[in-house]
Amino acid sequence: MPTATSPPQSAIQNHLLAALPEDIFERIAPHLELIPMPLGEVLYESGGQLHHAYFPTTAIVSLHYVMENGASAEIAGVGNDGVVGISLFMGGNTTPSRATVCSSGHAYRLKARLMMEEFNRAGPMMRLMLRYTQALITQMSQTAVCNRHHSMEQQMCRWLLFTLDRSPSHELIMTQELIASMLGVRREGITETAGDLQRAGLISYRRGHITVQDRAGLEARACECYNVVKKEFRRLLREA
Amino acid sequence: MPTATSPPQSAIQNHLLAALPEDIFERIAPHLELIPMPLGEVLYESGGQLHHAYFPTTAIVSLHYVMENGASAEIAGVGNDGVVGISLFMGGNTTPSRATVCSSGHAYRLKARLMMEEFNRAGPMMRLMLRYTQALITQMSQTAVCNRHHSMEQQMCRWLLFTLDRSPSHELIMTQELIASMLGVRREGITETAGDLQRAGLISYRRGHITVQDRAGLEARACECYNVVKKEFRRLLREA
DNA sequence: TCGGGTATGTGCGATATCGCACATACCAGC
DNA sequence: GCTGGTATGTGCGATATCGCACATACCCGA
Repeated sequence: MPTATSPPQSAIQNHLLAALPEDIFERIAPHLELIPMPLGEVLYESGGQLHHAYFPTTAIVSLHYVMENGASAEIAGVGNDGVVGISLFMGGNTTPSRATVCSSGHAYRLKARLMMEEFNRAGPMMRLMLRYTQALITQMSQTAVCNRHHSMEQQMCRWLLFTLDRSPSHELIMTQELIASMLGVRREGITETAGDLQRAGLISYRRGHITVQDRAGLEARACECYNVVKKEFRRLLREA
Repeated sequence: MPTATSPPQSAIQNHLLAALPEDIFERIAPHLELIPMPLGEVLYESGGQLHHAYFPTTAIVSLHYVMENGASAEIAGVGNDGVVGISLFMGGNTTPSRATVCSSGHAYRLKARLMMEEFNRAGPMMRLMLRYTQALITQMSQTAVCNRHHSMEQQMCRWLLFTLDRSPSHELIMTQELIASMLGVRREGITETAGDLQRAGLISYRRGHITVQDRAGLEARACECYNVVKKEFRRLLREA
């Protein structure tokens, strides 16, 4: 732990850090910095240099692509089940996507050099990061398929469920505008869909807050993508 | 080279094999089998075991996902610039997607065990495979964004260009039905779009054959996704 | 408590794609 | 040269989402 005063999160709250063998965790622990991740912060820009790897505890980060005309779409989300900055060890050092904080919270960060050093030992850290990358690939693939074939309501339910899984509470702090930009759809469409879900008793919301009332109901309205990705994460990372 | 009689392709036709340092290439070369890849062959099924890694020379392989209701969509394509079977070394051994041959030709294949052995040396083969995986991730991400925001015509042009880049000639052997299933759209939509492109003089076609007449014209009608992915492949794999 | 900025609600025509039905045309193989 | 199976062409109503315009309502902070 980097600080003497106990932080509001422990590194164990990030599943990847928790899954590391003790000796490796103790080697990197002194270098883990717990930092606040305010809503909207840009962790890296398309093509930009990465200086740290981020292991979210309570924050949620969105990897998305912004097109020439300004429209954008989320490619994948990263919460306490993952790490931001895989291109550090995959070799390219940058990616054409952007990473921003879409739900504020905290994360542990690790300097790029240290991350790469540990990865290059070609031991458990490397194997864990590669398995996680494989899970992330599944998430991205499923996003592609989902964007092609599933309705806005299905996609919104899927997105809420993923976000819920990575959140400490049942209340999500986010505007409909934010959700729309994540899914790459119109804000008005989200307003309508959210209204439907609220009338059905699945969620309730007020200005910038969404509370999930009926998780099973959301799962029933979500597309298969939610479960495919969730199962694959469990399969690949159950080593923990 | 595995055979004494010179095969129609040389391993050098696969860019990844060509990019390997000589000593490593010579170590695996005796184990590379040149095999024919007939149209429609399934290299692996969702969740199925992988017995080989495939390095296409003239064949093109499509990674796609088939949904519960039977609809499907391509996630990424692999040609002589890549390898099929990254989950072998990423750790999961399987993926929820399917790989099928969408343009017949040949590929070199390498037994899973040998692939993993070489990867686990944590040397140039590992670094090359990881860089390729990073490029593949870009392709998948861009597919997700493209599915969300770009028109069928833009997507068809993008797809034709990628296929052309991986083909030995300007004539592609494929039906409109096939293209439709790759893009996850209706066959009739492809018929209409193909008609437009032919009237514009960009392509010409007949029953199962498409010939590209004006590559620059296709590029002009394709979305930015084509160039983003192409540049990223070049950046990551220019080491060759 | 009161305002102002922002989040949400609603309506409506435009558009792209879908789903289905069926017509036509090609060409491989007899 | 036929012919059957398959690939391609075409039409049309249904649907989902978009793009825009504007109304309303919330809640934060002065």
